[in-house]
Amino acid sequence: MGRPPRIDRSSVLTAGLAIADERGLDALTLQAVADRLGVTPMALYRHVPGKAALLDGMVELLLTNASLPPAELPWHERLERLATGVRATARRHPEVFSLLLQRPATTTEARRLPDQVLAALVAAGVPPARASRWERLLSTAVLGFAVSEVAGRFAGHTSAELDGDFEALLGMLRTAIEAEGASG
Amino acid sequence: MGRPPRIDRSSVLTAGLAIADERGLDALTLQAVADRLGVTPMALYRHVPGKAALLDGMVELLLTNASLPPAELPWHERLERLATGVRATARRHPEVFSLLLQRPATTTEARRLPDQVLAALVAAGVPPARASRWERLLSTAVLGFAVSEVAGRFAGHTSAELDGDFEALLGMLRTAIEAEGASG
DNA sequence: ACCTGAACACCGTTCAAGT
DNA sequence: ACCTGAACACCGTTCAAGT
Repeated sequence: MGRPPRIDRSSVLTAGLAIADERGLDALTLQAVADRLGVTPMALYRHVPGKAALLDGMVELLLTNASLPPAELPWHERLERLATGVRATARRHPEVFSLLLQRPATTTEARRLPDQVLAALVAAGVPPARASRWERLLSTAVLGFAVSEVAGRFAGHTSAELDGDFEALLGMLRTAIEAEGASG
Repeated sequence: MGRPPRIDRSSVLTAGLAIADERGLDALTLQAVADRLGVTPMALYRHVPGKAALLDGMVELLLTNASLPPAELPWHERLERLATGVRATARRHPEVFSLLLQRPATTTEARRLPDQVLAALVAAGVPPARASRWERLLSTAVLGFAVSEVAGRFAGHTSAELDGDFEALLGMLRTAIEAEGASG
């Protein structure tokens, strides 16, 4: 009552994510974000440079929210957990997740995930010179699957089928990494 | 001069694709499409139900433009050509291509591509009951890679590196299919 | 049948003004 | 420092009217 609410970058991103989750990407307008925060759209510009930056920030929020598996686990189990975590994130935030393939992870915060994958690959015996390539292929396959699944490209298939797909995907990746590790 | 130009669905989709290629997805407005056709924006509604349908149509145009490899070739070469063709399409139409992962191929025209993949998998000895799964995994990996590449997720890597990535990806897929074919 | 004019509700963004 | 009011240029979409 009366007092203008205090907002910051984090609350803007969180509000945007909530709106996209609840009402879809089309409903994500600066007006809607402002409404949720009890503020006018113009107030957002002090905390986020514009709508494109809002989307970028939301994607990064998705990445940095992921939990990392304990380093004591064997490499293949670490990769499995990372992949399963990515898939779970996609299901929680389907609308925003589909933007993820289109924006490189640049900030140091967002680099934690690929760095974890890299470490697991080296632990698997993949030659360091090749680890970066396999990180790209692995994350692309997992992200591509997760995006396809939540964006409806696999519409008409049961979730049991898709679980089987995901398992087969992980199996293929593990086999390929083991072969690469043995050859190094 | 004077005579109102005749337009149809096909010319609307083509104009939209050209604008997206030349000036990006943000510049793809109904006004811009109408301008290119020498018509007012309202005229487009007779040929396309709205902007969302325009985007859908453009994505489908991408799919149906792909050329199919001759059936005489060995299955692995057919898959290789299909994958390379997809990658080339992505490079020709990067902006629209990134929408592809988000819309299932439903029309019979657009189903030709997955059907070709399916046929090649069966030729490779993959049990028909499993062919559909491998078609999904294969197309997801290839599409995911192509989208990542043209959308800038691999920014900072040389095209030689990415060519190597793509080769490694195809190698991994072929190995996995051969294993699946031998077990069937 | 096909295109246009006029109008509507809504966008993102700016900038000077308020507190 | 942070938010608002007012204004701008532009969206997509509708519907009755023209030819």
